[in-house]
Amino acid sequence: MRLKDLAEHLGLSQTTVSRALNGYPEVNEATRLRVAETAARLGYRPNASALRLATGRAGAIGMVLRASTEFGPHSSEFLGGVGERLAAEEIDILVSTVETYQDEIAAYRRFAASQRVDAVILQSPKLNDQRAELLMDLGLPFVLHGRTNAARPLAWLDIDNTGAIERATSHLLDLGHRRIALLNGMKGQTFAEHRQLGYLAALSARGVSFDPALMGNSTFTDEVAFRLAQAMLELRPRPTAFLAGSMMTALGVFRAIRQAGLTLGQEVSMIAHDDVFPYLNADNMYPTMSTTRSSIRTAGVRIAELILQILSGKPVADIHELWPVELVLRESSGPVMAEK
Amino acid sequence: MRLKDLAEHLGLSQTTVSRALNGYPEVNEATRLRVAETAARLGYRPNASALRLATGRAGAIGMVLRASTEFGPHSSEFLGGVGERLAAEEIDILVSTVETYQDEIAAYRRFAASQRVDAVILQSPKLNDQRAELLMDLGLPFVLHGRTNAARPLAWLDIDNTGAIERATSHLLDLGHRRIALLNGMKGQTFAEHRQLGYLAALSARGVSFDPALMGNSTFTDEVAFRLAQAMLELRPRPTAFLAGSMMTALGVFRAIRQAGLTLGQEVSMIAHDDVFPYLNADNMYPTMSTTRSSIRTAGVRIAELILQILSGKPVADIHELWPVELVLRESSGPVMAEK
DNA sequence: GGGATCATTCAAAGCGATTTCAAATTTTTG
DNA sequence: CAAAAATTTGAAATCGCTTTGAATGATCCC
Repeated sequence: MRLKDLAEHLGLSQTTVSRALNGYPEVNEATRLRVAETAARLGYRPNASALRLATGRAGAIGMVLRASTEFGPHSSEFLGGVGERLAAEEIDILVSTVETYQDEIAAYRRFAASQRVDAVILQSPKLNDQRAELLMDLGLPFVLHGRTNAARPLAWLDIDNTGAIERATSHLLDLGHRRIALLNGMKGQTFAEHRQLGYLAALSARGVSFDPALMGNSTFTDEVAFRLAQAMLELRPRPTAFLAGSMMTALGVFRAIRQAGLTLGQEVSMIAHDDVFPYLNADNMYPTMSTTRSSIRTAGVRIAELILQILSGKPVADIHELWPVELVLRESSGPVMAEK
Repeated sequence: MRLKDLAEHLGLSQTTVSRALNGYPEVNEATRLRVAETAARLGYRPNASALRLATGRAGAIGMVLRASTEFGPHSSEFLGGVGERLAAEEIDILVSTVETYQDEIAAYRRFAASQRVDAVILQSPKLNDQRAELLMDLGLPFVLHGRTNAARPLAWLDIDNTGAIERATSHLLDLGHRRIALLNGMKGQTFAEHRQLGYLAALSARGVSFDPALMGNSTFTDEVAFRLAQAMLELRPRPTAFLAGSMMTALGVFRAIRQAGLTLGQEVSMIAHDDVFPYLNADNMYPTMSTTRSSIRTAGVRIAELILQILSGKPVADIHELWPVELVLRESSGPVMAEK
């Protein structure tokens, strides 16, 4: 069922039918109704490729995911948010999975040269991110999820990682904790650096000295967190509180605490960062988990919205959003206890 | 940089350039080289929309993901496998996220009518799956990840869920367990029904009667599994072994076992199904986890391959793959112990 | 009643690739 | 050496849509 067929069926020209369907004003209301009704009845939908060729818009946005590191609960949840918003506009999400950094760069070049996507979303930036520079060089519009240092203006949305960790750390200090472990992301990642800043700021505000042994940099998985926490709990004096980088990290730390014969929320406290996964609820845990909370799904929805704004002409220099992070106190964090 | 520009730059016609780049035989080897070199140097890539319109191929395959239920570690890992194979062919993955079942149906119709994709991958089938029927009606090629009852032939790849659970159950029975809990997926899902068949078959082969209180049907999340296992452990006599539907489920069960003051691998055994996530390794757990194992990522790679075969004309009736599942015994499963 | 205005409609020219069919050139053959 | 065959190139049609510019009737105004 092509436009031509539909037009013949209606005894109209392609022009009129196209206009009727796309809501142009210069078409008689009666014919518009007739066209719309017939199109719906016959299940007509414009051929995506033809439409894109004619309009010059790709009707898709791209996301490149590094299979080894970036796939996981965070990406899926974020993608869900992006999709939710874009589905309404009939814009597709093109997912390209790559193994290496080189592949990722190549993928962006492909996107740009073949005009396969109108824009991309860039995730997990480093402080100095080559990919962002490349995208600007290529003139491929993008929104950065996170922040990076760049000379040229770019559109970004980030959560206030520094502020979140600073508040969480300060709160633990208020409760009397002095040995507070930070399970952070990999060095070089902007968010990890920002969290470290918040952590250090809170410590130094109270004159508590920083102990490198209490900071871990790793991916956010149950397993790695378990090992790091296990090692830290063998230190003497051991940490009395943990700042877990993600809910997966929190699960690992939790196991290590149990393993060490300690009780979370009593002998050890923990505040975890919660990106809000539907299947991992801080309120349902036992004990319930204190968290710094910011929905990564909601961020996805908003970033999709920002992409749409860019595509309709809004200057990227005007697009910067720094989201505050909630601190939600529950049972896993409490006053420091004298060591057994 | 359009084909036209490239052709002018070379002093050749579009025809010749197009042929040279696409490897047609009727072009002089010297010119082909010159064209290839120049194209590479100038970074020319055909416009995706134009190419698709001209060839009639969409150059993309579609996946519709139900945000609420299907997003998560399983999908991401599977998607990684699919992408790995398809990237080599310059075929994109179009991800459409939907909320409801109705939306999902609508998404397939959109795919078909707008010719946005050449084929789709259908996941998480039910025993009688309307979506499969719809796709066959629409004539949209697809590979089913799993199985379903359908009158018409369709391409599928599935793992031997029945056999896997039957072997795991038999093994636990061999170890003397008689109260074996099964944490299964949602009723109606083919894989869950198949697992139940294997479970029941193993039980009845030993004359052990089935206790419905020992079977749970739920999504595979840490939290839900925790609650189900917690409730089951309060039964008297309590289960001495668990079959966990996924590694996330296993984590929840593990927490419940700890919580009940029991030790995994001693007072309680567990065998979990392991889809092989890079960040959740059965060997790294404590105790190490006995599993029925089958890589969902590898399945993704293979399904992508099958899609390519279908697109190059292989009849779907010839595409059926049933993959065996390994049983890997580790520390979490052992002989039944007398109850304390 | 006739020229100007307005509301509708349509034919045809893109969009950027592939592909058919024909033409030009070179090579082979008798 | 001329005719036939093979090799190499190009002009133009095509894919299915949007959009420009022109045309047709209907309506208005004096």
